[in-house]
Amino acid sequence: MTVSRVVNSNGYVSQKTREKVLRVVEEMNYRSNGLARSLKRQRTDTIGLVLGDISNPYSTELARTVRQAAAAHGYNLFICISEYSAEEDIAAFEALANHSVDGLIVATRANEAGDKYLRGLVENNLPVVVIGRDFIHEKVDHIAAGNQRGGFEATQHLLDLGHRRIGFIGANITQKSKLKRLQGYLQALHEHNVEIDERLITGRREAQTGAPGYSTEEIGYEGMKRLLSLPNRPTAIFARNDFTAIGAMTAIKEARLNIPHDVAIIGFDDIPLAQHTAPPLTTMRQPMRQQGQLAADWLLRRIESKETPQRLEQTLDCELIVRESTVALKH
Amino acid sequence: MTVSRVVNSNGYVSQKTREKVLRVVEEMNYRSNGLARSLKRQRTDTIGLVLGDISNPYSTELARTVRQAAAAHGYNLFICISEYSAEEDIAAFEALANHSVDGLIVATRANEAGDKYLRGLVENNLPVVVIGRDFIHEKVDHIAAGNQRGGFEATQHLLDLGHRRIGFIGANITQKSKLKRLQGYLQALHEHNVEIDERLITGRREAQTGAPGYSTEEIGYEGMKRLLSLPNRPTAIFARNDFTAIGAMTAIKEARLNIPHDVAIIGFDDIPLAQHTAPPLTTMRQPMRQQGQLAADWLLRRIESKETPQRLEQTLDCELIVRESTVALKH
DNA sequence: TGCTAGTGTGTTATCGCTAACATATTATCT
DNA sequence: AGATAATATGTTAGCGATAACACACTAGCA
Repeated sequence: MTVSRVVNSNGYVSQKTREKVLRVVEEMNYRSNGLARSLKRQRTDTIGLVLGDISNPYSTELARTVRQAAAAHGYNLFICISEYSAEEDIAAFEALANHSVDGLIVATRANEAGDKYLRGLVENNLPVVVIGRDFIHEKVDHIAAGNQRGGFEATQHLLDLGHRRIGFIGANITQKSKLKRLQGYLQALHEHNVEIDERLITGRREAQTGAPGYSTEEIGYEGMKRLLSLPNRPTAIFARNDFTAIGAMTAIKEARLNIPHDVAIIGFDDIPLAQHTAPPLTTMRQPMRQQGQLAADWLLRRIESKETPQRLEQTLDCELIVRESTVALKH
Repeated sequence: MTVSRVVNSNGYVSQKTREKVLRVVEEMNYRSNGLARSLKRQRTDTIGLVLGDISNPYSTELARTVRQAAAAHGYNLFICISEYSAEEDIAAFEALANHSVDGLIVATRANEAGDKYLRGLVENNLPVVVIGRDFIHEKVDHIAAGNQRGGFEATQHLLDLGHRRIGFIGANITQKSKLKRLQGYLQALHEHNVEIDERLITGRREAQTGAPGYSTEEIGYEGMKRLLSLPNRPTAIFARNDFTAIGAMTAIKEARLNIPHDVAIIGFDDIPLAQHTAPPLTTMRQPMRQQGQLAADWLLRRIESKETPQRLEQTLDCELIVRESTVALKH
């Protein structure tokens, strides 16, 4: 008990005893056992973050923000990766739950088995906040970027510039019900009475094993090649994210076409690189730091409040960043 | 005890009792307490990975590989970020140690306080493997990429192409004792009897708070601008990493100079994007997956072997990937 | 029938810590 | 001096799991 008092600096300990304890601690290279401590205290001062893919600057920025916010309140952050499969999702939840994290931020894609497991944790009173995952629960706060709205505005930007044949790269039309950015694209075309041409929508052929879970340069490159080989090629491209856009730009340049005059292109996310492409990439900026900050704040609120607080939900707007890869269509 | 037997599926339990237990488990939404379990069993089946910066594809690829290897052996992976400060380093070690991870992979930069803390953990018999961190300890395996050798070969590639005024972007000369890639550069110039011009070596002006810990596009861009304004500008650039190279390329293009004919450039790391720059970037490929795989294998060996095994150490070669951003100097 | 082996369940002690309480010692005040 | 408060240390119990052991009970067999 005295040792406990010394190492935790609480309660009364005489100077002499303290020194003696510290000396012996040093000699024995004693480390207190955190498991036992947490077991007794019923908290770990640790929160967990489950990410789908850390290759994505989106995740990266999120993680950094969450870590900072957590640290500022005295919490540690453990990050788990689940590469977008249900089992890995569950494995991550389970690992973090087994270590009794005080709360969980989930930023992976929804999937049935994962949702079910997560619901079990929530109902066991584990504080949870989700980011960009369709998971509705009375005890779970929800944060998302306005992806559909963003997709709409990105497409509208191209429409406003006079484009009518606008390609979408990064998803297959079969996934349309899921991908918000694609939905925004479809909606914008619809509102402008532009007929949807499914040949202009292209994405990954099939799930590549070992590939990152998000849309890559590779997909952009190949998708663009496909679109360029069309009899009536698009004059503008909306790429699902900036990586995809960058791959598409490579394909456009290889075809000796000019960006933006032959093909205009807009990306999504505004990764740091976007301003260093040639030409600099027009894109929709996603408020990554805001999402991370909000998630951390809300989670800590849940952890530290005595009774279960009211559910919070917010969708954060994306911002159009016009650079040089888009320009008005010449007639 | 019977419940324990049911949930862990070991020992004898009658069908009837098992069903009853499972039913009640379901009803109560019972979850076993992992802390208590780990406390009793004296292991957690979890390993920790401390990364300096997850924005870097280097870290990212490492993490993915380590996670896969760990999962294959039934271990979970917790990732902690320390943005290259000693306190954060220590906070990460402490958090993971407090959760009694079975082993630790450390891939952050060396710093005195961090090393000291880490040494304490090692001497408390926590299995540790370090990647690319100068930390020598009899009980700690060591993995690194041949950064100096890589820097040497990158520079040599430029020298072989006839370049003599070769700039280095990504470090200040004052840091020279630390940065292996810069050392390789200096060594190569020295061996080819090229006089070192310190004005050709440039990096970040001062520590930017909030910026990632590694060298960025920003630094490349600004560094290149500085080099281009020199009275006798370099004909080739060795950028400390691909991001820096990409930023430098932007600056070169802005100055309406041609890559590679006016200024050749080589990067380092071979991030996925390197083949999608304009022109595609010549670079040194770092064996990231190999490093992660090796680290995981060695750590698991340490965890699972009864007595302390022999120290292992390996430096993995980098590979020159010649693309289109370098070309022989015209006379 | 009695013995053994296998099956099913319960009890105890322990992992290492700390909240809560108990007690002893010293300092402070009237 | 004696009462009170502050300081210092020790004791007990319990966090929730499980290894180890103990003890029933059942089945199979000679």
